[in-house]
Amino acid sequence: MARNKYPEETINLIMNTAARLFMEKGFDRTSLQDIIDETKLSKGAIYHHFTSKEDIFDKICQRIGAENAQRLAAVRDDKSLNGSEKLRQIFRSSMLHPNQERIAEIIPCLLDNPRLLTIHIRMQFDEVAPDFIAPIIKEGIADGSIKAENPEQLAEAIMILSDVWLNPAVHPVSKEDTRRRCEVFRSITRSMGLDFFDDDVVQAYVDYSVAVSNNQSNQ
Amino acid sequence: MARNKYPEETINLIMNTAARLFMEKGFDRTSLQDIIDETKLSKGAIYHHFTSKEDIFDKICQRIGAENAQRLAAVRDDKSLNGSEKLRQIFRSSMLHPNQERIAEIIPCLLDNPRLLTIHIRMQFDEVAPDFIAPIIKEGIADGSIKAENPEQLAEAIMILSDVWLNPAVHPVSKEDTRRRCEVFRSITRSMGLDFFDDDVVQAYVDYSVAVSNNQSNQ
DNA sequence: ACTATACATACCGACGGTCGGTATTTTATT
DNA sequence: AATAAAATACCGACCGTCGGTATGTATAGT
Repeated sequence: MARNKYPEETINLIMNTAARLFMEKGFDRTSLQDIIDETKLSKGAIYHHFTSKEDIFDKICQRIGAENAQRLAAVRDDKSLNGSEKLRQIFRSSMLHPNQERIAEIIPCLLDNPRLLTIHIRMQFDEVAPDFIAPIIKEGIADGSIKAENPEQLAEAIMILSDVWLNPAVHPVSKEDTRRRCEVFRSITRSMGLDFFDDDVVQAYVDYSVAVSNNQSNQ
Repeated sequence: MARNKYPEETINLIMNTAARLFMEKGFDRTSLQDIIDETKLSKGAIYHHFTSKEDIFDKICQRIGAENAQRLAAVRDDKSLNGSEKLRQIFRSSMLHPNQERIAEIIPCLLDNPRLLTIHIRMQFDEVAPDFIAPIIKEGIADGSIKAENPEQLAEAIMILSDVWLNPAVHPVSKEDTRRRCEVFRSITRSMGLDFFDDDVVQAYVDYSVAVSNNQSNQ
């Protein structure tokens, strides 16, 4: 292959291929040679667009983070919903993607992917909780749909619980235990003045969990 | 040097040195050569006692896990305490070690140590919650000192919150925010029928957090 | 003396990363 | 519009380091 007129295609090819491999095999067990083989590019091409293997990983995470932020911002800035409704919408939309099944197929066990899990957790602390959840909780307090204190810390707690504990990609359990987890999560959030985790969302969580853990046990 | 009369000394030397390096620099950025240089041993010596670099890491984690399990089991099996008192004792003892300051000096930022963080989280799910916290909660329900449902799931939630969210080694924040986190954690646990997180424990947590984050900012 | 153990040393392939070179596109100049 | 110059896209040989192995050697226990 010779020089590409549209280098962004090459960059996307590298990022998409690497993202898939990092998910499938983990960062450490994915070699540059793997990426070279699958993209049919040369080492030089990759190092022309990226400074290191780590750099590829970082840029992939940035892209995912940006997509996520966009989705969350759309809800946060939706003026037709009050605070409580926004929270419900966020939790609903996190599982009711149009391509939910596809995602469930791809997602790896995060406890076997230390780097992915760590980035995921960091994102909750550094972006999701302070930039999206906390402002929404504050808005809910202001508009009367939420009764709570310490919105920043509450936002952190909710995101750690939902995205680490409840997350089926981290530590999947049986359908019944997933239900019990949801029940505990619901009473925690209710007792903190939040009432967004309704039956619909619970059911979506359970279905999603079953899909993910079915798929992971096939791998 | 030739054959050693007491090979366990060599094993301990390797494990202690590697543990320190893994803490300081992380697993990936610690090479076998680093361990060789610091122990003044040869590669053959290390591979005589361990099958791989990963094996060294695993055995270190096993050792830490065993120490932890021993500490937790001592409280769990203490017949002079009821369930609620046992929980309080566990949270108290996790910070009031005799060598608390030393530990605070050594502990790395776990978000920069993906492997350590992941092992840590896995341990909560696979051992701490089911083998220690859940049984204690059940005992507390039986002896009337705790009013709660779904003890297994509640145990998981508490450990994820305390050992990931509240853990200053994961994502340290200011003293005031640490207090607010503790306040939220306290109201969560209280609302779930648990009343172990008292002023003493909060103060210990705050002091511990300050010690850890002071030290991490010096690194 | 013999054997099993505790190391040391030499070596291997794979890895991430660098570098000089080449082909192609874009830009500046006329 | 033609062309020269510069910037970009990509190639592949090469390097040092890595984790891991095979083999050699000295000593402690029998």
